[in-house]
Amino acid sequence: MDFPKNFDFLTIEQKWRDFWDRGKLYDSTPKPGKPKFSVVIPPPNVTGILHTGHMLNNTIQDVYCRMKRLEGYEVCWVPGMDHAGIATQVMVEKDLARQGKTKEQLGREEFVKLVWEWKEKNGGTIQKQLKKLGASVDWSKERFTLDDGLSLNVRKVFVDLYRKGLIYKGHRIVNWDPVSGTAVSDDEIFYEERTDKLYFVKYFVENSDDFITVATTRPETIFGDTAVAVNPNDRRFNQYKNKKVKLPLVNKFVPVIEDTYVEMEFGTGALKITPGHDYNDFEVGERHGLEQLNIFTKDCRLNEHAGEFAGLDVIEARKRVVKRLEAEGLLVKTEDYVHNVALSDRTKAIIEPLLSEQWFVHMKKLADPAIDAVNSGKVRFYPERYVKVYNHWMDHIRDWCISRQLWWGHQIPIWYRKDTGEIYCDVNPPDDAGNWRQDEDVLDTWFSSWLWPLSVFGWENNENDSKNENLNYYYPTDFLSTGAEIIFLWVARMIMAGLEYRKEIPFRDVYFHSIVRDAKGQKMSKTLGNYVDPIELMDKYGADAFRFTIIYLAPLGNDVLFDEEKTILGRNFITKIWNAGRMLHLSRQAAESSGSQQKVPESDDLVDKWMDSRLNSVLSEAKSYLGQYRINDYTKSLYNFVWNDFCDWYIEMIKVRIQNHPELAAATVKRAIGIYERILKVLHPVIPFVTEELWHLMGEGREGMSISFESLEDSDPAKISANAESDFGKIAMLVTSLRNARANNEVHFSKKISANVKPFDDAHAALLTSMRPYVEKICNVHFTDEDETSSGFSSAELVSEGFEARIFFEGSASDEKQKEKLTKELENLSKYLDVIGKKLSNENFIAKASQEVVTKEREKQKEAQEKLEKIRAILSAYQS
RNA sequence: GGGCGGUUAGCUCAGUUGGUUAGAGCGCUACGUUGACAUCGUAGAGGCCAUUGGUUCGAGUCCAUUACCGCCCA
Repeated sequence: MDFPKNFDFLTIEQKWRDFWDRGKLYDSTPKPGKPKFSVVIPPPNVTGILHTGHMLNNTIQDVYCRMKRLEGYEVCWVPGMDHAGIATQVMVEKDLARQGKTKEQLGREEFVKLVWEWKEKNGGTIQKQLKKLGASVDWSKERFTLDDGLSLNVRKVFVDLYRKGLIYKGHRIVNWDPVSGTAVSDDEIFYEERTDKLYFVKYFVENSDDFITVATTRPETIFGDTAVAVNPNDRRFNQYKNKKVKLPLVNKFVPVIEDTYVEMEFGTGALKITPGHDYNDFEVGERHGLEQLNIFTKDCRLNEHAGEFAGLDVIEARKRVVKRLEAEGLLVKTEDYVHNVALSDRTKAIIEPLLSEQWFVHMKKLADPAIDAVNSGKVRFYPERYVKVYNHWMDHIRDWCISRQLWWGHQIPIWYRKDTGEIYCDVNPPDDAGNWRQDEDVLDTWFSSWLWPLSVFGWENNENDSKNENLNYYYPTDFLSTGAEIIFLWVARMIMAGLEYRKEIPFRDVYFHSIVRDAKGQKMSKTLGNYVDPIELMDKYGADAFRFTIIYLAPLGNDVLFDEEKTILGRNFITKIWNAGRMLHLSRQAAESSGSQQKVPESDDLVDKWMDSRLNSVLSEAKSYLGQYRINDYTKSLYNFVWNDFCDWYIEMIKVRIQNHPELAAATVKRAIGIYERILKVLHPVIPFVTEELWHLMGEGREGMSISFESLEDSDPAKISANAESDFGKIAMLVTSLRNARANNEVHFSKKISANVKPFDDAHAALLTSMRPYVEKICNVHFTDEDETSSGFSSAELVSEGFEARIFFEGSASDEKQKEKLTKELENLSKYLDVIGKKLSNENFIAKASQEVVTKEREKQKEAQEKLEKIRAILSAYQS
């Protein structure tokens, strides 16, 4: 088989992408008796394209799915998208606007049809991107939150909760976007720091010339004031408590109330309370039974309550009101005031807290079991600290506003009888539909997303469920990976829905992935221009390189600072693996043609024992990291192992063996390929394409097969040997010291020189004997017992762990350099010995530290002492 | 304002229950094609572990404090 010199990732990745896709390799069916691993994708927004953060999230899921497949699980990863109410609607509205049309001109039905058309045309981007990434999802199970079955579920759940009394219609303050004319959720707004004015306004006390000065940023909402509030502990206002004050510009008296919500330090300590237009004021109003006045129209102009100011927008109204206050001598002063202003994500309009009629889900009852599920450990969060965040929110949970003033989405299954106003709630319209009018609002997109893990498996919330093989086999799912910013919006609610409707958690482990930022730590965004397009990156560096890099950079609980350049790390690593494979392949061809023996015998060679030990350590390490969701450590441990242990040392050493013992070549290469293939398997979850290709190149008869379904043998703890690793470490150190001595004396590697290596003791002598051919070759030295300075060579001396050595070479020795190095080492050692000495002479240490630690210190002392003496001897020889 | 994180080499980060002379990658310096690999190899330089105090035989690691930087909630 031909093994190309370079890894042509564009061609080869596409080859396997097609192979996986056409063969439907990752489609899953229930296999009772076989352990399963199921995952649902956090459905991305249908309008969207996947950015780097999504790619990280999907790679994480893919890593776990592929690993579980290698471990023999029936893996099912369900993809899909959500309809993203406002985002999608806004897209289509913008299209319409370009044609000078509005959705009102089209009418609801036509408009929704248009959105569907738009979805069909543009919704394929996500699929393409996931395929590009190599996501091993089960495409046969792909779902969309507006699919029939899923939509029916949404209505069923609404009806069910309504009948249980958990859904109600109520007045609440919502975030009103005056431009799009809809309420938006908290996650659809952002805050911007602005400098505004704080106005100090006189509120005269009833029947008195006294007044209370109230500080406010919103004088134009005076018309909606229904109280003035002070802190009950604020003695400054004692004489006004239980009195009434007159609203400026309005011929109306409101009570002075006491509420601990008021901060005594803010402004004057007295606040105007506008329950209709401020979230906190609304709550104060509820506590004190205050009237809720709405003083704005839907496009945020003052209404009839504002008298002569009616019809003005917020900005204009504020100007005029302030002017009038001034004119009437009611304005005491103004101050600059820096505060956060809420803006709409979509329209950038200032959000107006507006009293409006909305549908709500009563959350308390649903939340309690969900709190328990997380705190009892049935659902586990990674990183664990999110349990606190979750609890804090759940303990203060607010009712969920589920209605949205949109046309795109699940229309609320409520009908009002036209003549009587009677309310009808069911999954289908009433029989005499003509007499009824359906509620115009649609449900919050999350109201379908929270059913996602149930719905995608065909859950119907009826007797069919017990016969539903998919549901019974795959639910609950095993793993969810998502962004922490939707822990409340989505994760918590899925837990609630799962427990309410299935009496079972929806997933066991929840991983909150890193936020991907740019190299400066800023969030990536198109407007900032620091946005990295993952597709471009994959075209430039390869999907594997991108996947590897982003996982390598994503530590549990921390952000990822990413930029394009970093992808080089992954690309280089893949090149390294490729070349290692190529080396093994070429060596095997050479060995086979020489006809050496094929059997792989047990080996006593330290190189093999060490490699076995390292391989098995790293396999168990890598898996253990995955188990702890330390995904970056999983890749890091493999990166280091492949690069440093396997390539730098192991391959270099087997080259020596092959050269010295051609009769062992085939067996040696075969053993190495065995190790290499295990490496391919353990890396396959993170770099699926190149490992698939290499696996096919390394073995005959694999056409039509996939590494994905191979089995990854567990690490064998019996193969892990601390002795082998420590012995090998000493040899490696000797090698490094010899090379260092060469470098210090400018003896080029190509120049073969002599070295006299003296072990400290018999044990090291035996070690050296067994490893001698390797050391000689990879240091390009030959061992000698002669003192070759007598034949005119220069020499340099060195001490490493367990060995001292002298090299002989032509040219002049850099005595100064060598002395400097040795002196520095001597200093370090004596400092080190000081520390140990102090410890060991400390009675408290001997008495209180564990026996093990003390023994270890003594050993360290002995070794360091020995080394120190050798160095001292060499240095004193220099002096003489 | 409340809560949660973070601060370790020039940069990005590891450092598991306190027992190392504090590690890695990138970057940097010098040398280098030895038949897998210059997308590379070899060797090397580089850190008062943010501050102050405490607990301990022993602190990067535990506790407290201050400073700065993030995030979430209000």
